[in-house]
Amino acid sequence: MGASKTENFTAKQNQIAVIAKAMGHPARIAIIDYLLKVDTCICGDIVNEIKLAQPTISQHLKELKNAGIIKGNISGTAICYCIDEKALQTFQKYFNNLETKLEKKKLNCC
Amino acid sequence: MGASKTENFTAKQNQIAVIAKAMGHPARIAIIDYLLKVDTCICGDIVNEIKLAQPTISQHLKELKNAGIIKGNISGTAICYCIDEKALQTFQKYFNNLETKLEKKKLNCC
DNA sequence: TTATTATATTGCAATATTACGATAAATAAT
DNA sequence: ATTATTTATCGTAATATTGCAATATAATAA
Repeated sequence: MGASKTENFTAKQNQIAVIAKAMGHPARIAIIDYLLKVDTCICGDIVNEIKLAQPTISQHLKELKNAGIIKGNISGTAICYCIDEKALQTFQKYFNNLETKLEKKKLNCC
Repeated sequence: MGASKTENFTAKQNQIAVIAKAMGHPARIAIIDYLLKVDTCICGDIVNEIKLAQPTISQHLKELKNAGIIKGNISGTAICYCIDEKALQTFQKYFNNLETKLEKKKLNCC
């Protein structure tokens, strides 16, 4: 197969999985880290920062954008990318809830 | 290619990506959700809960285990799976740091 | 207009993932 | 010992991902 059976899961589960999947590659974590590190929004110096070819970086940026983790503004010939908080906040909400539940049932388990 | 160039990234970036990738499938989010919902540790009723074939579930469990998100104890013919907190805590630490940095630079951006 | 610069898209090869049927392995029950 | 139960593994098909060279696109600069 190769395709996930998304229809078997809740909208929330699919949503969280999409965000997590977008973060599931070290290049994309590196891009997020870099966008957080630099104060100004960044475009193509990501290519200099990360040792991957330009089309590969472009593809990773696209996936982060599709997942709602980053957004981009055209500014001249360059495109200024930056973190889009929405998806990350959705994820954080899920994750904090998860950790709260975990603490409540500590030691109930193997 | 199809293989990530992990050597280009830091150990931390690779570690976070591995955990995120393991969470990057709705079935695995559903498994995590289920393990959190039930009070006792769970084995094969995950197969009843999630509409995927047993080998598929087994494979997803293996990936969660490899990422350190769950652990399993043999108990008779069954295997009792439960959440393993370590990886999730590592991830949460990364994520909280990310959100802290984000708040500091609000409005600096596109 | 013709470069130049920055990014995206296309096309492709290598590899990984997802899913499942068939089967194996391991323990428990009869 | 035989049978049932539970989970893992193997093999395989369909699809997705990763990465890059080549090329296209779009905006600015000369």
